[in-house]
Amino acid sequence: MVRSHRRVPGRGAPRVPPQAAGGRAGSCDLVAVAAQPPVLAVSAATVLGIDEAGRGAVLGPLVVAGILVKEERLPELRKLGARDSKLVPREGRLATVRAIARSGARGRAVVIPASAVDRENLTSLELAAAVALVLALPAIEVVVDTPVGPRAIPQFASALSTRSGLPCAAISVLPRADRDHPAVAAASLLAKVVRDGYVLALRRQFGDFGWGYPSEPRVRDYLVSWLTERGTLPPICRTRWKCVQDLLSPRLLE
DNA sequence: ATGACGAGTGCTACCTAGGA
DNA sequence: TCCTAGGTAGCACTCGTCAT
Repeated sequence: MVRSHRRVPGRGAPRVPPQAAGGRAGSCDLVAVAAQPPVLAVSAATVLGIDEAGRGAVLGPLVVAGILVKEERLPELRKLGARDSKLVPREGRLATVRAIARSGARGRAVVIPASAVDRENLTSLELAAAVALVLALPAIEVVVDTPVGPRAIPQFASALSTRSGLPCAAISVLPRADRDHPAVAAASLLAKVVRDGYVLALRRQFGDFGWGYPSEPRVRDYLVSWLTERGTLPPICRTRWKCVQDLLSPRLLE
């Protein structure tokens, strides 16, 4: 099967400082992180796995990552530790990602700041990021861990196909793909590692807010403290979210 | 017939506890 | 020590119901 793939000029742009993830006015919505040089041609049966990290977080960026690998090397990915990222301890993820990179896989991540999440819905942002990854890492087959409910999967796949130029038949949007597909599992790990790196950088700038998830007591304490001291929300916060709106209720601050 | 709204469903994440 | 399950948090989408 012969397919044409466009390459996006300017991909591989310099990494934007982490503070951009906070979303100051005028900052770009999608920040491409050049983890690997662009791939110029599809030379073999290749698979691009795509997954995201930070969807449920209230502080910090959403990261969507892609891992491009030759189909024949998928079993090797599994051996290197590409599996359900939730089962990989945080401290072991970086080593696993490095091992995957050494195996010849190529990776790239799109970092979406909190301000963009405030302006647009998560699904449209993830779609845009997936399109960017498909264009940057051309592959014969693309497997995406579904960011939408099962009834919306055909619509998501169709939109990805239309906007990327890749045939629908080459795109699989699958539930639990991060668990079942090695390339998606690797992408999931990369997304988490990149997000962790951004969070650590943001902590140096904005103070220790944990990992940014509402279920963390540290996150709520951080938000209450910031709000009490400054009367505003930190720029790395997704202000639309309910837990944040709840905090803005005067009663809860007493 | 049409539009608004809420419930149900399904996806993500992390943390914690318990068992192998 | 590692893995798994459960709990809690988020959002988006679809569909049924009800009012206009």
